[in-house]
Parts: sequence; C-alpha cells; structure tokens
Amino acid sequence: MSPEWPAATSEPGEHHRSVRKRRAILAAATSVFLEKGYPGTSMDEIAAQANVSKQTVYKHFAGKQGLFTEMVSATVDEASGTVLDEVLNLEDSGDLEADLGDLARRQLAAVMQPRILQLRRLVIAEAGRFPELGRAFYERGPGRTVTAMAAAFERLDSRGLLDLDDPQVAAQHFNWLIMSAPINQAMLLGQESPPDRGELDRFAEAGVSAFLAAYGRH
Amino acid sequence: MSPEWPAATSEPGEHHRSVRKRRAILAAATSVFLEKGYPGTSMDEIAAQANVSKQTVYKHFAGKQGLFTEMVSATVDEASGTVLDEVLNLEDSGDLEADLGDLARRQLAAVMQPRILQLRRLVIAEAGRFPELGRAFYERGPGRTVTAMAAAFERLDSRGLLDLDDPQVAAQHFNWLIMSAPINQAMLLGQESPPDRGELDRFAEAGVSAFLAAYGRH
DNA sequence: TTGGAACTAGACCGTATAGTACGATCAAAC
DNA sequence: GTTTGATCGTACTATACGGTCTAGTTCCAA
Repeated sequence: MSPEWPAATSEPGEHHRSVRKRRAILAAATSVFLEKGYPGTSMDEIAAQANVSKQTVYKHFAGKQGLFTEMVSATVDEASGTVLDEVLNLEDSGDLEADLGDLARRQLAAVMQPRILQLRRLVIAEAGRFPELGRAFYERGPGRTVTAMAAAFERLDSRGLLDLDDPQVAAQHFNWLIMSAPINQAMLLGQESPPDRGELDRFAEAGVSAFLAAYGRH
Repeated sequence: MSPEWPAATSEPGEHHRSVRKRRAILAAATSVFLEKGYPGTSMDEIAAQANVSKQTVYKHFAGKQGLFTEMVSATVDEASGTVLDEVLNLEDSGDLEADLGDLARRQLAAVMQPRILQLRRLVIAEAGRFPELGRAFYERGPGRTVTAMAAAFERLDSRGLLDLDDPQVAAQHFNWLIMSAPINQAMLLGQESPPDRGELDRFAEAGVSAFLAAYGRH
C-alpha cells in the first residue's frame, strides 16, 4: 500500500528523505552530464556525487535515459522564464530602438551562459537518439520566446512602429540576427574564447540595427 | 627504408592496394561515424564495413580520434566548394535580387543535406573534446563562404547596389538570415520532418527580402 | 620466382559500464 | 519500541570497446 505519504501540510513533502535524495540525484546528474556529456557520464559517478547508493538512483529514475531527459527539462525550464517577461513589456515601448537593444542584450546574456550552451550541445548531440529531447528544449526555450515576440511585433505593427508582413517571420529574423553568430561560434569553437560582455553587446547592436533597417518604419 | 613508393606516374599511386584500403577505411568510417556518432562507433565495426582487418586500420590511422578528425576534414572539404563559385560571380550581378535568391537557395540546399547536418551535429557534440575539430569545420566551411561573400558585398556597395557599413557583418547577417531557422530546427528536432524543397525556398526568399530591406539601396 | 611489405583473422588484455541482487542498516510513523 | 519502507554498500552479471600481438597469407615489383 502507499506508505502513508505526508499529506499536503505546509510545503508538500518538502523535507522528506525521499524528496531530498531525489533532488540531490537530479543536481548531481545535471552537473556531471553537463561536464562530461551523456556517454561520458556513468551512473556510479552520479550516485557518488549525490552521496547516494546506486540502488536509490534506480529507485527514483528510470535508468540513464530517464534521468537525462528529466535533467534537460528541468534545466531549460529554470533558465527560460528570464527573458519572457521583457518580451511582454515590449509592445508598449516608447523608445523602440532602446528597448529592442535591451531585449537583445538580455537574450544574448541568457543564451550564452556556459551552462545553457553546454546543454544545447548535449541536446544536439543526442537529438538523433532521443528526438523528444530536442522538441522539449525548443518548445520550452526558444519556441516560447519567438511566439511571444511575434505577438509583440504584431502589436507594434498596428501601432505604426514596425512594418512587417508576417510577425512570426520577423520574430525569427530578430532572434537569429541577434544570436546566430555568437551561438554558432560557441557551438563550433567549444569552450575556448567565450565572448565577453562588450563583444556580445556589439552583436546585439548590429542585429538590432539591421532588424530596424529591415522592419522599422522609415 | 621507404618501400619504393610508386612514383608520380599517371595518377600517383591511384590503384595501389594501400591507397585503396585507406580509402575504403575512410569511407567506412564516414558512414559509421555519421550514423552512430563518435562514441557509438567501434573500430571493429569500421574495420568490418571496410572489409579490412583491424590491424590495417591502425596501420593507416592514428587511432579512433585521428580517424575521426580526418573524416571530418575530408567531408567538409568535399561539400564546401559547391557554394563558393557562385559567391564569386555575385559581384558582377545584373539582377541582384534574383542572384541573391539563387545563392540563398543553393546555400540552403548544400547545408541542409542530411549528411552535412549530421556532420555538424557530430562536430558540435565533440567540439568540447577536440576543439581543433570545430575550428576546422568552421574555417573550411562557413568561414570561407562568409569571407568571400563579404568581398563580393563590398564590391556591390561600391557599385551602388548595396548600402552597408561593414561588409563582414552584412555577410554574416545574410548567412544567418537564410540558414539559421532551418539549421537550428534541424539540429534540435533531429531527423524527423526534414524540410522539403518548397519550405527551404520560402526560408530563402524571406531571408533575401529582409536582407535587401536592410542593406539594399532604396 | 622471390623477397619483403601489406594484409588477415582472431585471440587477448585491461578496463569500463548499465543494471541487478541481497542482506544489513537507517529513519520515521504509530 | 516496533514496524515498515527507504537506503546503503558491495558484489555480481553481462557486455562492450580500444588497442596490441601473433602467426600465417596475399600482393606486387624487381
């Protein structure tokens, strides 16, 4: 029978041993997977880093694959919310160029975190084996942002501040004008020479300026 | 001493056993690596698929890593030349919009080959372990194209057909406006739903039109 | 024809890994 | 304190892989 699970008193099950262990395992898995990649990570190492026996790992998660997908979802969710708020404020902008610049810089900063870059690398590497992984990453991350941005752009178009045919396409173009060069550079060139703040700002400014030349009212 | 290697008569050593074997190994390695990824590929399988003994593999290549890097360089080289020619013709264009559209479509077709997509996935996955791999991929592939394109854009600017500050940046923007959306979609979504011809053409057209709105003479 | 390099087949070594089994131990609810 | 499930530690299974070694065989040029 169910082990008289602690009812919804205060925080539900917040401090129970099982819950703590589960969290520790997920944290350890995140750290090890991100550092060593999926094939380079062993379950023994995860268990060790979580101060947990291997049995416990297998009691909480459905093997290596299951643990991996759970860690990807969790990490993307954790990092995705940041940018979204600012997109929502965009449609009431009084100074479009400045606000687009802000958004661009914040987006770049979020996406170029070493942790997120590494996650992207992992997902791309394993997307062949676990297609649902890539879908989860996209939908919980960039997908949400682009959709929200398209809505904002549509509103800005009817306010007469932008001039566009298809807001979805414009949002994609904005996104990639800002992020493509640095992301692809980072993807291919690995960890060496991570761009610094100033360099990222230049990417952001060049992207915004091209975007406004293409889609701004003249 | 050197085994009296066949001199530079006709095709140099074209049909000698050693050369044939080496080619067979590289071909097998390419096919297996692309299909199963670096860690998923075993030297035994490569040897088997090449109809060659494992010893021979180790006589021709410096282990798994060496074989891998050689296969990446070879594949990128083989696929990179295609686009470059057309870039060079661009600067004399009489109908810029049409020629940019042609170039965009051809570029997309080249980059979106399943073989090349898979190679990109592999390189990204292993860029952490073998940084020189990513550099080779970039320099022999996209790097060359962007550089050539920047030169062409500069000429088009002085002919009064484009209006740009930094040809390098403009070339990057062209590149990414065309390719980012489909490439990143493919990277994250794995093999499922490869975009068809018509879809790619739409990406190309939207990119060219945004590029000309941003950088064309009005 | 013959000499020597290239090649073959497969055993072999050392190591590593995912996942399971099992008895002992712990921690919390009653 | 007793009970009950969670956890521990560790040994174990089964498999796989990179790389080396050996002994015999094939190919090619002279």
